[in-house]
Amino acid sequence: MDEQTHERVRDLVAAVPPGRVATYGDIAAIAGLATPRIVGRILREDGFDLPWHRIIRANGVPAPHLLTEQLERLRAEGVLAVDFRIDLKRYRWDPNRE
DNA sequence: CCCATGACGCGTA
DNA sequence: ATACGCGCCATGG
Repeated sequence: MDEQTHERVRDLVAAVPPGRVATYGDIAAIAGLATPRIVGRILREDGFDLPWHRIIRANGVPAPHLLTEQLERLRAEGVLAVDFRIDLKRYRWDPNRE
């Protein structure tokens, strides 16, 4: 991976404020990546010190293996899940609105 | 070089 | 809502 984009993604993830969420696609789009897969990959290998729990799938559901942990962390900061699903309409982070 | 494997996403059925 | 298929692309074998 390009060290540039790697940092870029890290910064973007870190920029998502508490109580808000973003999708892998959102981050990828802003970072100018061709595919959201890269975002997941970066978080996997280097996302332990980031608010990774604020990154979810486009359908509002967290990655399967993190489901419990992630929803718990989100709940702790006010993001509530209904039937394991986050309401993107309400919690999605809008960079231009904060 | 070819192939499989993902913290993904979208269109179809 | 569920299930596939396909595109995407970095990595590792």
